[in-house]
Amino acid sequence: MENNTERFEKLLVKNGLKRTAPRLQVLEILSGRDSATSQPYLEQVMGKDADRVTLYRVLQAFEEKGIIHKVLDQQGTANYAICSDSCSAHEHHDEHVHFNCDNCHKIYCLDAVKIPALKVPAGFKVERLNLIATGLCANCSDKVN
Amino acid sequence: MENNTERFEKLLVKNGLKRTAPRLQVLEILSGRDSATSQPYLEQVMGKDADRVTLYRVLQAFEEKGIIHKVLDQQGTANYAICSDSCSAHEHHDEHVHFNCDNCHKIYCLDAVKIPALKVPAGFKVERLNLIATGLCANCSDKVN
DNA sequence: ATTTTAAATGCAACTGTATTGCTTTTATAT
DNA sequence: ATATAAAAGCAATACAGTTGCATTTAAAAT
Repeated sequence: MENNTERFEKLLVKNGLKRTAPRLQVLEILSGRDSATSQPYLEQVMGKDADRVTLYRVLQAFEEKGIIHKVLDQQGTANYAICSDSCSAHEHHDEHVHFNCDNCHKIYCLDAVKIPALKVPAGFKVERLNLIATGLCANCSDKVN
Repeated sequence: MENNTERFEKLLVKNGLKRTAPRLQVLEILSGRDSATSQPYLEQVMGKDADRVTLYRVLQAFEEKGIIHKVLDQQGTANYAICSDSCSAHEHHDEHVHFNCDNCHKIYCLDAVKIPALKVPAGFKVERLNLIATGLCANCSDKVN
């Protein structure tokens, strides 16, 4: 059984990215969370370990390689989550649903839920679907009641 | 048959909003378009007829009253469209699909398309659904082929 | 018609997100 | 150990959006 760091190093190499501290750190943070992570939160956690610009570039590189994917929440804030194995560079298996909790504001990737086919008006060609459900997550609906 | 301006004045009064130049202008612009309109575009068209801040406040007031609704496009940019009659203050009939064209970047409200019910994991309580499809709109898929 | 006033606008300043150009550092290949 | 391409760091800038406050104005009250 290999540890996280080893796994992440392999992941970077596989994607032709150098093994650097900021990149490993971002992967550590994202993998330790059960929901998508907002850019502001990442920035805060990284603190002065990495420059803001570096963080942006790390996230951008990861997104291009299909290591993570970006989800915009209801306010337009960028959130990032590690892609499941079915994701690959430029070929995101993007059709999964995201759930944005009104209470804790977490964004969950509901990989299991698939978006039903859609009937669109004649002429429209659908390439990708992006479905965000808002409401209360399992955790918060427990607490509230 | 009444003209636009009369209609818009009634709409404002009905919602307890004063009949002001910036508000009428925003309604004119939005009603003359077949797709949602981005904040930057609105700002540009309004030019110095109204302050940036005023535009933001007009849009916010309209949204609260259910006169318009906001859609974020793939980049997180705010776009606004006049609500159909089924919308009302704080009770948006939001379940309709938006279509974001990759080519012309227009956002169409597909009022006719309804979002199919969704099976989510136990505990999650879905309040609202927000589905954005991206691809080519009828216009652009014509031109491309 | 005038006055009143609550609402809306305009202006200035500011916050936060994101980007670009350029220099320095560093991971990796030689 | 060295070379080099990639990445990080830094400074400056662009842009979206917000807040506080003074001024103006639409509409109600007189």
